[in-house]
Amino acid sequence: MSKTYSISELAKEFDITTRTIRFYEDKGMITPQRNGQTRIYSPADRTKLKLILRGKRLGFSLDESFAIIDMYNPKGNNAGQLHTLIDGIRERRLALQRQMKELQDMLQDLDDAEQRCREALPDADTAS
Amino acid sequence: MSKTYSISELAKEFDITTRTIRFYEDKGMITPQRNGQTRIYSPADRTKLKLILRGKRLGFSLDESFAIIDMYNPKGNNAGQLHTLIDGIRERRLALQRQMKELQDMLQDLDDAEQRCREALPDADTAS
DNA sequence: CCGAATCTTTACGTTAACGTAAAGGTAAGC
DNA sequence: GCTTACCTTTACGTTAACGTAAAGATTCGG
Repeated sequence: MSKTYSISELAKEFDITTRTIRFYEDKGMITPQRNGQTRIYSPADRTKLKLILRGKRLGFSLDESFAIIDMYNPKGNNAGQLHTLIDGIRERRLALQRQMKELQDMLQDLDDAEQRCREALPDADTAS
Repeated sequence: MSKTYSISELAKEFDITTRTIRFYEDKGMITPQRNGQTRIYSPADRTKLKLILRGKRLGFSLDESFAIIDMYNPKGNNAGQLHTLIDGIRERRLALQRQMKELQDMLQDLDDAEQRCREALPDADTAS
């Protein structure tokens, strides 16, 4: 028997509402077990939720996050499906790399901005 | 006289609609000159639009993008304001760095997924 | 001078991602 | 047995970020 979680436990852990978790279930992203009516979440459910929230922080829609998470556990097992999946992964990786570059650009812009700030300050304040 | 742009030129260049550009103006993010009623965009306007769209691709709301872009050109010039700005920049940078790490994590996850795919394929297909 | 293109404002509509409230079931503690 | 604390479903409300349509001004080539 591995650990299980209640909906409010997960909500508290990830600082979201139970409504949000049920909403994700409604969208078919999480499918917890039931004890009568009550939802019982497995560690796998918890991980999936975690991944959804990470996707959200990175700016992905739920559908996009869903598509990405789906790549982590191959559905089909024949060669054709696997190759299709690998191609999908390759594309996603390229997109993520583009995003990474834009993030670095923005970081650089912030560094430049800070530099200009420091130059505008009296010399005594120039140190960190 | 530096170059100017019409609204539809910018819309075409960035593959958005004119409605989107006017919407950003409505939100106070861009304030183009006017020739009569017609909007005239400067290179600075164009750059700002570009930055807004970059922020969007990185998952920021317009308000967040606005706040970040605001950091690029200091408003106040006294020491207090500059220090406040530098603090803001520092926090934004930390957030961006966290985001960068999550991006790297996701990339790693994709790499792992692809690896598992390859291992599930017949040996002949294992090479890239 | 006329149609086509491009601009304008105004305003209602739409989608994603939840928020919030209502109404009720169940289980624990006093 | 009653309250308190959970859980449930159902359903209408909300916000951001535009889409879309209407109605009209301007300008440009033929």
